[in-house]
Amino acid sequence: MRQILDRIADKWSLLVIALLEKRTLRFTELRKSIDGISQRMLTTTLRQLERDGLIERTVYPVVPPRVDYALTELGCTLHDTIKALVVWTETNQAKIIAARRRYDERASEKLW
Amino acid sequence: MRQILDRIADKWSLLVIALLEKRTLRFTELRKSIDGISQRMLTTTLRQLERDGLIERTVYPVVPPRVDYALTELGCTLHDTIKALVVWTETNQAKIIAARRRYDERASEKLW
DNA sequence: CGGAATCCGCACTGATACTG
DNA sequence: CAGTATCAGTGCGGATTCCG
Repeated sequence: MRQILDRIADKWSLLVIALLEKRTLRFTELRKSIDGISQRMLTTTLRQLERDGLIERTVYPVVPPRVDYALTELGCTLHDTIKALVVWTETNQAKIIAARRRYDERASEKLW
Repeated sequence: MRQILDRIADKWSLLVIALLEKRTLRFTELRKSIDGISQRMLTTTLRQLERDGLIERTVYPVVPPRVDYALTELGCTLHDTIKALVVWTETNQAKIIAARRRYDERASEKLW
């Protein structure tokens, strides 16, 4: 249970699912869309999500290779709750940044 | 933005917020409730959540010391979306476990 | 009781090189 | 293009100790 929550709460997994909700994407498209992710981590993340039945991997036997990633039905149901989390973050990020500033200021005052 | 999402999507943070929604808890109560968390990680997690203005830390000047942790108003609004995530996990964990089994079986077949 | 501080291992991650 | 394989480093997190 917590094992599942850990996987889902992974930073890269959230982003991949958020991106795939809009449409099917190829490997390179995902890599370009997610700033800062390495090829290795993208591969690892996609494999885990595929293993959990959240995304579907389609390989086209062409040259050059083409692999599409899409949300499964299960993945779509997850996306709804993830989106709520993203929306909350967008809505409240100003408050959080302000709270951090207050906290850090109080902390630095106590040094004197 | 992603920095905030990372903090919130942290495995320990999710659990702490989920627990504090029911009622205010003391440090030791949290540690007992969250199986597998070390004292260090609980302290770190609580500090970060406090810094972000999601929980409130109340110190009572008594002996032995007593420290209460409670959700702030901002933390309460976050809890709603987190709860959706937890509920989703509970609802679908059977499907995920089944998907993993299928995936692993297919993988082991391909070794022959 | 509720921490802070220190040490330390290793798992995660990135970088690189290679392949079908 | 979409990976796999290998290796190196580093930072997270556990264990321990000490303190108000």
